[in-house]
Amino acid sequence: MPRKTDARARAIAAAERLFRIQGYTATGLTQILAESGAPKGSFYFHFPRGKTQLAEEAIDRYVASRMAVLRNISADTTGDALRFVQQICDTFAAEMIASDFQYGCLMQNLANELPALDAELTERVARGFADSTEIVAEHFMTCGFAPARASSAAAALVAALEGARTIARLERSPAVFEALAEISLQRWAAPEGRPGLV
Amino acid sequence: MPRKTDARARAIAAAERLFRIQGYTATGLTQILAESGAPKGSFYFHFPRGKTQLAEEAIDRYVASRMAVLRNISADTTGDALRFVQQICDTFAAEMIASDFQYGCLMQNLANELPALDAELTERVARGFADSTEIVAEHFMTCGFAPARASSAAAALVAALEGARTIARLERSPAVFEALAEISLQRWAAPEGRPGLV
DNA sequence: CTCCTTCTATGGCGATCACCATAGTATGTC
DNA sequence: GACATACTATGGTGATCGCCATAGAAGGAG
Repeated sequence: MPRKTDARARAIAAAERLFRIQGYTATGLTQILAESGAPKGSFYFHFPRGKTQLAEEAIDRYVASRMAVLRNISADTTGDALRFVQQICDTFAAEMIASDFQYGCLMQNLANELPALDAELTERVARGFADSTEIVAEHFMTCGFAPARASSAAAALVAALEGARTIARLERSPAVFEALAEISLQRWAAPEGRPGLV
Repeated sequence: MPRKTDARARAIAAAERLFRIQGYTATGLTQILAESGAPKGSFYFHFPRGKTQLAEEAIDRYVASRMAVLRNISADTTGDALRFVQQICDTFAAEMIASDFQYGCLMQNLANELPALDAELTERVARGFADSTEIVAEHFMTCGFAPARASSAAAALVAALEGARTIARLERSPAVFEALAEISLQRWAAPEGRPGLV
């Protein structure tokens, strides 16, 4: 029983895009279906639990791709915390520029509308953050950070990246990411006792 | 021609509260008026430009109080960047706990729904961030930071605080703020060339 | 008293919301 | 041919959205 159309996948992709730009509540099903070209008639065939299910699948997709990006950068900068942070900032900034500063982070957008979400969806968002943070923490540990410090640095970095995205959207400029990278280069990501590059 | 009731002020306060918890689009006028006890009939008398105007006044209120908080902390920790950062983290974390992790940042919530906002409102949000950042940057400068580094550190800190709020809401825990304070204490907020406390 | 301002009550505008019931088409397998 | 699965079209549900027109109550100023 193979799929015959890609209407389902297109709906998920459109939902991810629009949720990132406008937020969850502000994005109507009508708009999602119109943008994706998916037919209206089959929506509840593909997503019996409605908008909630659509959001769940959208965030699964988003989290997976985000973690893949982080893992790639981690592999590219093994043992080097400074380059790791720098490259994350660069990548995030490049994404923002590529979307003309329209895209926010899906996890963040959903997190800021918590009362509109059910428990299942909330849990997925929370786990998305936890998993991302753990990838970063693990990288820091392979750089010689003590476990506690690796966790703290990872949590702080993930938080900073989220906030930077918000501000970059407003300013329509990647300057915040550059500031973040600069500060991290000088002090933040340096392993204990070892001076930074500057 | 003095005001006779406080219905207007109560509506603004309720709007600020609900926008922080639920976001802009997810909060209806009906809910705002119900919660504030303000009568429905007089809404467009007090706010002729409707929901937009209400949001503008709410954010003015929010930004003013936020800047007051930052200025107070700055005055309490003159010349001491480490204690400044630490106290900001403490204060923000305490706010979160006090609201049982329900309140987000109004500026951030609005920034994540940009397409729903008109230009005027967007501009106010952007200025709120810019002004907050400048207060932080000025404090860092009085701590002996070079101007460029003070600006970078301020931008990074403001971004990190925003992200921390989002994550703290999800985790229902102030742990992120503690991580942020810890990392800053060790490396971040230290003036050039001077080692951190730890 | 009249007049004006400040504020509120009521009711409804058109539009959109998420959701769903019903029916029908297309493409398989047997 | 029969039959099932995969998918879509249509149309409408009740509820809620922001907004507004009309009317009137309350109170001070002249």
